[in-house]
Amino acid sequence: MKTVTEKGEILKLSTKGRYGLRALIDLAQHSDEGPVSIVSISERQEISERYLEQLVSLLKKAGLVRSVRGAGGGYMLAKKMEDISVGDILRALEGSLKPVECAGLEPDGSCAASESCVTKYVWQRINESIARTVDEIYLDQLVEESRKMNPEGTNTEQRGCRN
Amino acid sequence: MKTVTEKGEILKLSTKGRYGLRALIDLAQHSDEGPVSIVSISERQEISERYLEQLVSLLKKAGLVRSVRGAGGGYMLAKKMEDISVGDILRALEGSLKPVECAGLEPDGSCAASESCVTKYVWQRINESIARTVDEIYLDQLVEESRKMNPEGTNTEQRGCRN
DNA sequence: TCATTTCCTAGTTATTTACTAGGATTTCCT
DNA sequence: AGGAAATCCTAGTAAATAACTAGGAAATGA
Repeated sequence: MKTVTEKGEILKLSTKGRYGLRALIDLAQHSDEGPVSIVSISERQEISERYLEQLVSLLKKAGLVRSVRGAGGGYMLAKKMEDISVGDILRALEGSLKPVECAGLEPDGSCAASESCVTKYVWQRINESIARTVDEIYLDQLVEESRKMNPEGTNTEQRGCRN
Repeated sequence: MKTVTEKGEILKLSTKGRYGLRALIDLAQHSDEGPVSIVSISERQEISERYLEQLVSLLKKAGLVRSVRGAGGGYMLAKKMEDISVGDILRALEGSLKPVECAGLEPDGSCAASESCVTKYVWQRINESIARTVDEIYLDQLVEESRKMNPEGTNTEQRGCRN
């Protein structure tokens, strides 16, 4: 299942962020039925098992999910849905969300010209604006939204969606 | 002059956007002395001549600068500084600024699941927030800002800054 | 005519992305 | 005990992309 990443698009989220968010929403939606396995998410979302494994492991490392090993095991949310923001999720998956690093950090001597750096001003504002946006969307809102769109049973899910 | 792109940073602007914006600010600052040549920008900003050429050509294609060929030639702004937004500049250099494409477009049949696509909601909001931010910063503000920081003659410029 | 500039296209190298692969470990179930 | 079903962990790899480099044509002023 090779990904077709749109051409000419920069500043784009990688499949990690895109698949990972979808996976976590899926997990959240099925979290009342006990631990959710990679295989089941993989089937519903049509994302490679092995790759999903890695993404979920990032979410775990970030403390967003916890796992139960062994047969019948799987993953479950480590916090309440209303306490997990899209920012938490994307940062766990993508690293930082800053299009340009530097913007503020000098202690390590990263940018000597930082004093006279005009563009810094721009990168800072972009960073802040993205942060503000993703930090005010929470998982419970997305699950809610999703329930409204695909009311129980009408389970088309996001099959094959690359985003 | 190989670029050291910070690790672990995703959603990042490419050197096109970063160098290109710096170049255009430089150009704007020297635009009262007639056409500004690639060589001169290249020297001041320490960006490869050949590479800069390509970046500036993108800015030209987008109608932000115009050129004078031949000896003594160079580039000059095609519009007033207050009519060129950072959004115009970055879009000219980077293509679109949407971290995730799809978010809204179906006519061409891009995303079949779009109806039931929850994450679309997220990508849309991120896209909008970036757009709003970059479209409200204008070139004249940056030039002004830069004048304040590096008052005439104190020309440290952004030498060697990778952003 | 010659130096200086933009213009245009193609080639190249290094990095990064998006996976795939293999196998160890844990746990439940019979 | 033993096997199936899971997570866990590390490494490898092919394709795509980014970041340049290279070569030369065309225009223009001195």
